[in-house]
Amino acid sequence: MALQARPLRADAVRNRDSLLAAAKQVFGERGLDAPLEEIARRAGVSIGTLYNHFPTREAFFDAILPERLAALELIAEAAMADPDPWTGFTGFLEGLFALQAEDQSLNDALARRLSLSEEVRASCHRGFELAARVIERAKESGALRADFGVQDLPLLVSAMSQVIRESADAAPQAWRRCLSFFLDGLHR
Amino acid sequence: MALQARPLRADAVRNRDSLLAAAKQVFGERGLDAPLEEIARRAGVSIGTLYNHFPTREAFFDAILPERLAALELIAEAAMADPDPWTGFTGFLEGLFALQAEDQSLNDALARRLSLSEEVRASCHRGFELAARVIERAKESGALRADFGVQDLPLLVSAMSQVIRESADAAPQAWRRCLSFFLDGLHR
DNA sequence: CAAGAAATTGAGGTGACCCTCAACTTCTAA
DNA sequence: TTAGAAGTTGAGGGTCACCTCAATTTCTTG
Repeated sequence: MALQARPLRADAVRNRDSLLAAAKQVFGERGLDAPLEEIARRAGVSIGTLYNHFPTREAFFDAILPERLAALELIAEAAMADPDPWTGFTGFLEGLFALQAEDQSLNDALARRLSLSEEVRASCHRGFELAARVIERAKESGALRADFGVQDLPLLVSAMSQVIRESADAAPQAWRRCLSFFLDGLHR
Repeated sequence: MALQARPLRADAVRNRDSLLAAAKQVFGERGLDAPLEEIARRAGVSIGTLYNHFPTREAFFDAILPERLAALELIAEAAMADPDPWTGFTGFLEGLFALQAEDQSLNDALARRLSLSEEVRASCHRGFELAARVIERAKESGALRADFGVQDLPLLVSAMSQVIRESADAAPQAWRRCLSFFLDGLHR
């Protein structure tokens, strides 16, 4: 989009990179509501500099989340590559939730995508588009119940996001059990 | 327990009642993290008076939640009264989540019961004990898969709590669809 | 109707986080 | 090398919610 009229100064580039790295870490650990001051601290930069580079929390999201959300597309493609439509489908969900489990920022982003920027929403949407194909294929094969649709995915994501969040410390694998209940309910 | 040495003054009784009523309302609408100032405001009482009667947020919880959570026991008993163990079981879950859907304070309480007081935890526990019997009966009848247990209930509650919370405004019945997927996964 | 006990009040201190901006430092390009 | 543009800094002001306590009001009892 708006390409830099003047290139950034060398120290500014360094700071921007540190901020992005710190933001990925902090949001990944503590979710999208993590305090921005923690990011500045971890980047070794003052809070003023943080605001200079990223005037809003959403600016961070736009800079970080689309790239991360692209992983969704890889997972969906891998699912389509699976010769068995059903294991492709289950593999997709496992991949999706494993992603959410290992990065709180993705977990939050997918769960409350509605309240995020146009740009981030578009990234989620792209992933869900591909998911739609995985779902359609599984339905056509008869392995996935006919009344399940993409529109149900957000429901699943929302439900699982909470299980992942709550059990992250005590039982980081608990979401797998929960998912297996769901999958058994979806299988034909 | 500790019964009042001196009875409360008439105005104090009135204020205490207003506070409890306001707290039920406010927590019910906005969840257990609602600002206490809102409760004082709605009770028509100063913040100081609120703290005089309920020195901590937990004091409110102890005064409100056990009574509300007793509804769980009724629901479980109704489930046991159902001649069909499976519909008893599904009825129990529907009742439970309907309860969570109509009262955010219960939704929160059940989802994060671990971080609440001994007393509230005990109330949840009592409900879950009865649930265990509903679950056992359904398993023995062969209608509920054998590898499901009470220990899985918190998982379900946690998952559903989020769906309920998120869809409360936009699609207040969405949780029913989510539940039906689960139930199909649990049915034999 | 006192007088004293009980209860209420709300301004104000604390803390977490947000965000701004005037003064200062660092970089760059001539 | 140096002037001026670019970037950085962090104290400080704003918000919101928590919680306290000295001063004040209201109730109760003899």
